[in-house]
Amino acid sequence: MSNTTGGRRENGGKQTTMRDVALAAGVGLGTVSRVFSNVGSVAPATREKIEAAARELNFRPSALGRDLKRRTTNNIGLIVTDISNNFYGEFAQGVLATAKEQGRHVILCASGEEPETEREYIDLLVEQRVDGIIAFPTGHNLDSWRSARDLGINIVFADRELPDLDIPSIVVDNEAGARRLTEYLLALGHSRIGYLGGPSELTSGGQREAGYRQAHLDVGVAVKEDLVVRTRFTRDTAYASALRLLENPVPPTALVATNNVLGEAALTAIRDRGLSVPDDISLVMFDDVPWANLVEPPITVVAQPAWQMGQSATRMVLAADGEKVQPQTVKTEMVLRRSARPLHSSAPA
Amino acid sequence: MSNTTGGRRENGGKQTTMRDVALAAGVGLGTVSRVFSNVGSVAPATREKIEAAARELNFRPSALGRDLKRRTTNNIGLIVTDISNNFYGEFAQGVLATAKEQGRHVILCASGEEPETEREYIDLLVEQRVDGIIAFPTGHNLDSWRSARDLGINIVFADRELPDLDIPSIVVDNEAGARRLTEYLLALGHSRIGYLGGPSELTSGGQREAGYRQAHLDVGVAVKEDLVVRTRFTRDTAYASALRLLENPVPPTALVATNNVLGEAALTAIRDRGLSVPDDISLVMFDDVPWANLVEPPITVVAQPAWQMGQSATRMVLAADGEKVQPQTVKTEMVLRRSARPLHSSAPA
DNA sequence: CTCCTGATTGGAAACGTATCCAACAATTCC
DNA sequence: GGAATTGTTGGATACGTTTCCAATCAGGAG
Repeated sequence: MSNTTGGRRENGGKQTTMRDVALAAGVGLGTVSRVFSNVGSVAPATREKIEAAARELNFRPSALGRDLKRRTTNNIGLIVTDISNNFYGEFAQGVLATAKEQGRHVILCASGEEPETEREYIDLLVEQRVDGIIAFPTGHNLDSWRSARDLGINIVFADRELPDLDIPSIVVDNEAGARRLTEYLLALGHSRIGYLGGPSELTSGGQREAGYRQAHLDVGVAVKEDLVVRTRFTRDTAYASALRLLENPVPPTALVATNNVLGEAALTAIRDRGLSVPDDISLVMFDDVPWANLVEPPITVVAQPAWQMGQSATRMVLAADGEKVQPQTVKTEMVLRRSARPLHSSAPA
Repeated sequence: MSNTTGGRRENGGKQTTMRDVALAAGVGLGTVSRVFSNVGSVAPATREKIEAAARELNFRPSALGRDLKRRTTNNIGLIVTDISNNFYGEFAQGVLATAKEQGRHVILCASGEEPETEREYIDLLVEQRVDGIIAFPTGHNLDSWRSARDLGINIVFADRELPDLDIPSIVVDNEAGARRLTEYLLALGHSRIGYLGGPSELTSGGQREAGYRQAHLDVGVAVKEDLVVRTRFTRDTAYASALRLLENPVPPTALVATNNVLGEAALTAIRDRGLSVPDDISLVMFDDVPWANLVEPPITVVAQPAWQMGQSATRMVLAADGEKVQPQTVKTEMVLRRSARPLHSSAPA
């Protein structure tokens, strides 16, 4: 290939503006604007003249000028933890598709679950005057969120809720999801069920743990507190926590992981300890990521409708001003596969 | 939780501007600007007065006004195929991290490999006056690309090159990667090696196929043309193509898939046909996605350094104006695992 | 013929910022 | 003491657009 010269153009020249087009077409500036903003009325002949001149000059309207004048940007910010995680990827696909329908652009930010990074991103998005922000909040930076909201930016939280902030969120029914997974394991006869969950500051973490506990309560089985482990969502710490869980003097016979990062860590730890699923230990988790159905055995999961959540979040954040936006809770779906089996039985579940 | 009221604020009021701050601090507009753009000199006492006033008024500088005046946006566009695909996710993480270092924002677009969608996104990014665009091009819309480039937008292509466009790209050594995978299978004694690849219009597709063929040539084994299948990167068509390959009258004993979508399709098709890897058929592929190491057996792959490619692409697109940007080719790394075994042998490789 | 209505048009005034220029003050240098 | 330098400041102008207002024009009603 011959593209060795770089493809870079000197950007010194002025860009073509509506004024240039107006001059070339022999009309007034206002008329050109009316053509491109598709508002008001323009005589067909005039419109054609203008469009011809614009084509000739390779004119492209500038969103900068437009947005400055209109005081709205058509951009929304999306703050996820890690876009390489399939759950956030699916969610983002939902956001992108919905935003595109409405001619909106998406500014992507990855917080890495770091409050400081999140704060920087919030500031940047505020400066960019985005119309709205969709975020998986870290749970910190309450002041920044409040300030952004008070500046008139529509905000929607996903997956987690923040107290005292009066910002709507879209979450799944965490309690029910975790409860069903746990009930399922209990029904299979397990009574030492490990719980590998996220930080309890996050409402999703608290709710899932509550579901896990409620399931125990319902059938009168005591939760073994030393089998309840909360950890950050990074691969290394999650793996270490999973190992710790498995190294318990009396190890669990089943394990609930509350998202795909923790599930992957658990599976890896189980294998590294030379154990096998489901013969030595049953494993269930949140998030129906692709690998859940590719590994052997395929993992029983509670699926969150990530794409649809992205779609809903986008609709919420773009709701007409003045419209009340209600927080939303979506249902999870349990997908039974083969990663759990009855305790004290040699036949697979 | 009590956030049932919506968190929406009427946006009717004027926003606070530098003029307001200037008035409140009893200084001139220019001085306020100097404080926030951090250019020129401002007396410490004055600066403090201004910062106090700004804090008091909750002033946030507007990127719109700044960008309009400066004629640059600090935004770059990223056009991928599907952000829920781990390869693009990793790449995007690299882009985000690098962009953030330089205070840049990333506008994310997913083309779905559709030329029409790609064109719309290019237009939108041009209107947004992004400083640069990083794209996995579909191979179409040459005019749009040319036009964007001529408007002064820095463009970098990833994964694929486009002829006659003088736009730099960052690619992996596709030919070598595919050659090594194929050589490996040939060395294990396979001679009927299926090839499941992308459309040949894409240079990456052509180069990988060339590597596959070269490997055969090197050892004097003829390519079985009816085992060479090119397909689009959608799950359904890829799966159908994989099935077709397996249903060959004389089926292949090994398979090369040229990316993770095709690899997943191949693996699923193999299993659905009741075959097992590697006993019935060996499978190797491009892309070291997480599941490649979680399935049984773990898949031998050629890994593309997605994150680093994102980083490099971002550096290229943000290179100082006037600087020549050289196209870049990065090396792949072959990761041997257990998804291939010698033909005519009962011991695993 | 005049008045009125509606469609079409041109141009001025913002939107919020950066930057140039002139003005001024406080030093410093001879 | 005067001139030159340096640091600091205010204000006008421009960036590319939208939008308001007034003006023009064609044509129908009276």
